[in-house]
Amino acid sequence: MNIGEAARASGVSAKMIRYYEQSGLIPKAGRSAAGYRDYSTTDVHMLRFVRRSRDLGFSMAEIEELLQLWRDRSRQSADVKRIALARIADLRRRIQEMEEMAATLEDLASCCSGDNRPDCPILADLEQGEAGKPRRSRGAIDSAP
Amino acid sequence: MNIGEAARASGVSAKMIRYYEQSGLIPKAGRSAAGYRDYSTTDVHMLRFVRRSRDLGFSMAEIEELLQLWRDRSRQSADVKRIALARIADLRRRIQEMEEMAATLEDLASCCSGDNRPDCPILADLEQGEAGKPRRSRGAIDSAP
DNA sequence: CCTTGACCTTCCCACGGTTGGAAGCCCCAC
DNA sequence: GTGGGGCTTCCAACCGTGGGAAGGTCAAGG
Repeated sequence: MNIGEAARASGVSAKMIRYYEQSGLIPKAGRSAAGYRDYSTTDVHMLRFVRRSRDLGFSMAEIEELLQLWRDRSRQSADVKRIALARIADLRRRIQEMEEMAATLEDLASCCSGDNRPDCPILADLEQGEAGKPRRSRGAIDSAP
Repeated sequence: MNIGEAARASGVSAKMIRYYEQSGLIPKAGRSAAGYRDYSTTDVHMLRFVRRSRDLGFSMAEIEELLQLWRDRSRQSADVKRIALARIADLRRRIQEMEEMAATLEDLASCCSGDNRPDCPILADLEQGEAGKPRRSRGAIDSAP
């Protein structure tokens, strides 16, 4: 099966399949005589595993670990659970931070008359704001292309 | 004041100040005879504004808009409120997605015995998982360096 | 047989935002 | 005058994804 077909079957774009291979996340695919990558249904299975993992927010490093465990028949479920729990804790922490941001912004917005006057408590806060804790990029999901 | 001093006073690293200047977010700083960038207390104020905005999760594009409004004495508070509300909606959406991820993972983890047996419902789900909605990177805040 | 169009290959570039390093000049205290 | 820290610029990296160029290949239809 060609890369395009594997992409459609797995839900991982051809671009990303090549990237995952190139970065060592997945093994190098076999090649046809013409140099085309060739995929089996097992490979598609693996790609779906990767996609589902990304959908759940695992990082590439975590997925690498999960893939190893997936292939290892003697794995221990505790190992997998550990990764999942770490991911949950991470999610909870990020959610907490974003909740705080949203709450602060809501406070500010509720104090803002939102009319055509130049006074604006939001700008006033941004100007003053002690800030100092979270810092860093917003990132995250970016769900709408 | 030198860039280092301005960085300490504003909480924005010297690296980032140069980057913000280079990318046009903030105006080019004046230079001393030796070519050093020179900052006034007003500049520090502006840098703090930028930092506080980033702490609240605004993107550079949004901060650019907010800075313009900040400088514009005839601005209308409605414009600022609009940006803040959009940001809040965005946060709520991301939080929602992350909540769903966490809930799914918690379901899986609670089904997982977490012992030294090889059976693992988490891997089983990743293998099968229909997936298909959110996709995309985890990103987000990244608060602990 | 040859053309056409869909596919594949590799390679480079872009985005967000931030950090790191190297090479070279400058300034201040000792 | 000298050492160590500041400053300057430039270049590269992180993660994950998409876009596109330039060229090779496959299958169908004329």
